[in-house]
Amino acid sequence: MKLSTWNVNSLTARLQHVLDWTAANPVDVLCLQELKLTDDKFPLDAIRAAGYPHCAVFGQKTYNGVAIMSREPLHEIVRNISGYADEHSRVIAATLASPAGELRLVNGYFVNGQALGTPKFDYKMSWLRGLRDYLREELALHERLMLLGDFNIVPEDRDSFDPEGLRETIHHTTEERDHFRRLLELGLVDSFRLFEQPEKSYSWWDYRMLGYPKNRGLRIDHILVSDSLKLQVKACTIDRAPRKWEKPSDHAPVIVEI
DNA sequence: ATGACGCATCGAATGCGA
Repeated sequence: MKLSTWNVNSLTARLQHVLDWTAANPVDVLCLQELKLTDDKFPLDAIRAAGYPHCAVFGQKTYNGVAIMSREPLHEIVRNISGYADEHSRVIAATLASPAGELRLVNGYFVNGQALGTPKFDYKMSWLRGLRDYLREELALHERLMLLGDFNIVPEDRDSFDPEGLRETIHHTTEERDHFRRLLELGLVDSFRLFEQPEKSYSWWDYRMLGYPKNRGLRIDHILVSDSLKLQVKACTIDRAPRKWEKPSDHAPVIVEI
């Protein structure tokens, strides 16, 4: 079974890429972030026709918006972080059957945070605390849980093209990395690092300044799995192929196999 | 260098992303 996550930077602008990518990579689940559209504009028909009849959508106009596309039925769909009031559509959770048993998925578009010392950074910190409290409860209810999405956090120096130059700047701050580590301490593991990976593996590249051709990227899209799932993970990869297509998203999909 | 590039917005200049 293959599950994946992809920040598409507008589903309207990227629908054809989603259809092309799933045709070439017939994953069982695709978690989307940054839909930038309302629920009524979600292209259900096209996505159903592509082999994903089960969709859980939490959209928003202009910004944010997340969804889970699935070949198999989704249950217990929850929008937003329970216990944390948020005006943004950033989190959607659902349960589905997997070979290992019932699997809880939490799909998140984490706050960007702009810069240390700004109100947006404070929002990021409080949002991350809310997410952690929520996940603690979810993990108590669901032994097999997967947290997928655009974390907007570079976990370690090796996940950045310029860890020295960008030290303590957004995505690289100690505060953000502490939050990432605290998520792991809840009983989650970064599935990408369960395997040997090529050096300079990234999931996002700036549109500007030839970011992708120069591989000036960051690894900020992650798939964390709960400890009881750890032994079942067979692979985790980043697919850079769609970043080379015309009018690409600035993010690449991440895929996990269990 | 607060810009570049791309997307969205009642329509052009601006907010936002990372």
